[in-house]
Amino acid sequence: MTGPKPPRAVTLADVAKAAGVSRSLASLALRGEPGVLPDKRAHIRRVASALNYRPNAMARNLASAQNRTIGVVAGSILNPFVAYLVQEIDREIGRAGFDGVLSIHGWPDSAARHAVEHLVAQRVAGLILVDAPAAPDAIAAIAAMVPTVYVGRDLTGTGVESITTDDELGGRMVAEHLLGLGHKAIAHIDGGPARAGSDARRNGYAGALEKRGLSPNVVAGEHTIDAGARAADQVLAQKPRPSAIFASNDLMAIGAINAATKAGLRVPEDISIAGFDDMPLADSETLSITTVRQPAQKLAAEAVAMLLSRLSDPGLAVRNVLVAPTLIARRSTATGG
Amino acid sequence: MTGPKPPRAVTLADVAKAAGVSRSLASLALRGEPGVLPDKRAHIRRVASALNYRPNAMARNLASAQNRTIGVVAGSILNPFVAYLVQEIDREIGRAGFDGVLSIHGWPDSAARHAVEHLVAQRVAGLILVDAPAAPDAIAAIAAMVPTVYVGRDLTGTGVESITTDDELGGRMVAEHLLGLGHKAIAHIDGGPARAGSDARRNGYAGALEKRGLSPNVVAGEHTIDAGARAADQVLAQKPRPSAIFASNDLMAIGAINAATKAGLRVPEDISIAGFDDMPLADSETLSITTVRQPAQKLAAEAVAMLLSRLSDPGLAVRNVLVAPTLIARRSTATGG
DNA sequence: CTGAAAGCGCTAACAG
DNA sequence: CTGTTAGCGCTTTCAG
Repeated sequence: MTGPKPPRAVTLADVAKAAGVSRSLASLALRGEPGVLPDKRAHIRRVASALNYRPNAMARNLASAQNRTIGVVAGSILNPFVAYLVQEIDREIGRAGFDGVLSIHGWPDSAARHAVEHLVAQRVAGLILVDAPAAPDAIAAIAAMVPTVYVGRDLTGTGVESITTDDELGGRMVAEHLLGLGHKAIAHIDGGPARAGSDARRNGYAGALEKRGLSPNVVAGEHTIDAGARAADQVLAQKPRPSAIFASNDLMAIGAINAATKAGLRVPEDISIAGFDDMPLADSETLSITTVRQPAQKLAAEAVAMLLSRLSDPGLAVRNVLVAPTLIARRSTATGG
Repeated sequence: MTGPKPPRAVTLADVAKAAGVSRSLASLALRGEPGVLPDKRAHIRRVASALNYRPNAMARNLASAQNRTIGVVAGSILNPFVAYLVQEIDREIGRAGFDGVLSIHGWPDSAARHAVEHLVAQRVAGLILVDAPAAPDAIAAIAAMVPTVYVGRDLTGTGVESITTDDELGGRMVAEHLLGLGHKAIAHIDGGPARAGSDARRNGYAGALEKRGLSPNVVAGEHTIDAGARAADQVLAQKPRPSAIFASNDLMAIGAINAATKAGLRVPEDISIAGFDDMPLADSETLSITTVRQPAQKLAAEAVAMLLSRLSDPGLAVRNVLVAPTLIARRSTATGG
């Protein structure tokens, strides 16, 4: 009965007893709060680590009604750009003295909801949503529960704070780049409804074409390599065949390049292909995709800063930030038309 | 003083009061425990959702001394193979009825430790380490705190459970593939010390060469594109120049392809290049990397199964699983030598 | 089947 | 500067 039968975890009380002090003193000492004699503190610390004491964050957060954890929710990290963005956000959170936890879900709306519920139940201090639930009102519902910043789409008008690249401008830049190279028949393969910035990119493209009196040529797709390839197949089957394709993101552009190559076409000699994101890998020699660079580090830093400022001042006005992208011309596009 | 000044979160007590029942009953009802009259339960549920009640997971876990969360710790998700693996692990965790939280760290050993400490403080039920802290004793220290499964290296002998692809076999397969194509001068660019399976891959390669009386040619590197390119530059500068390069992973292979292309060589006509992992993208037309496929889904499923079985039976013997890889021949390698 | 009482591990006022 | 007293929100015996 006295033997260490149930190897119960060592608690603050154990440390206090072993150190011969009260629990509150031990608490203060271990947290580094002022008002504890240096040697006592050292002693308590020593005892704690000797006992292999691990503070229980749940108890701590419960008692203090505080939580230095920020949740990051992403639909998928299979897109290298998203992975990069998420990683930068996480790093930024750490830099601010918070702990970041990432939660992935596979997009079934229920899964996204579940991920968020879990984080809310955990009472995270805030949430950063990346490329997440499509419906604006679902997002608004989340934001009503916990301070939230959405990254990757402009949520102006929904009352939810957001930061994103100026996708419309980016779309226009690609279209103008292609037009400048002499292309007239420029197709766009779309990223799908309500998915990160797709609509805006398409609009930018369409606007630029219309301004030159050309009519947009949009084929539906999704933000994956396979979908990009399928959509490109459709474009390549058009007669006359467009001389350029603007894909809604780099993954789709890779799919389009694959499709074109399989069809016996050379890129960019026979057809120019451009993407969006400037994901890691986009610059590799064999891919060398012309694309629009989203400033991931800046997006990450700003997103975290926005969330933190909201945490310290909940009354702050909702901001919807747009950051400017940059066109990166590489070897997947060339003169043509 | 009576106004809803501090918008305190609604608690179980609030729900119980509003529903006119005791807290314990409300608790049982909301959790779906048996022994509550169906209509009462329905009523309580209705009240709860009307009040927008969100259970506090911390209080819950604290009181019940249980936690259905499993932590996944990875060094980086910039490697698409790791991202894929992590995502599969997460999905598998969800499938088992647990919640997965992912924690990334940038490898500074301190960061890895911090990530783990956070999860331990959170009292997660278990940990899955992917491509994480290098030192086996650091891993053992973690495993001593919480049930742990390591994915990506064979930890036999350390007392820590692990599952990984048979990297040595994989290395041998690549070497033999290249030898079979007629190559004699085959260089290996290494993944760096103690990084996921690098040593084993190198050993497999070296063994295969030595068996044919050829001497290994290893250049140091790291598991990134840039490091792969730099290491490849060194290989390309050798006289005579090797006719094939086996890179420790696909990212390095891309770097090597970039380097070769920049040096004016054609792949595979002038030089064959193979990788390891079969990451997403490795099969795209323009890359088409010959590689060794790690069965990510299988690794993920097994890793989670191992952890769960350990959770339900802590006394289980430690297992160190090796799964067989598959050589995937693509167009980055060809006859030569 | 239901409600009252005790406590999870910790922090946060308080008096000494 | 130190120890004592209350809870944080929830689950869990344990009588009714």
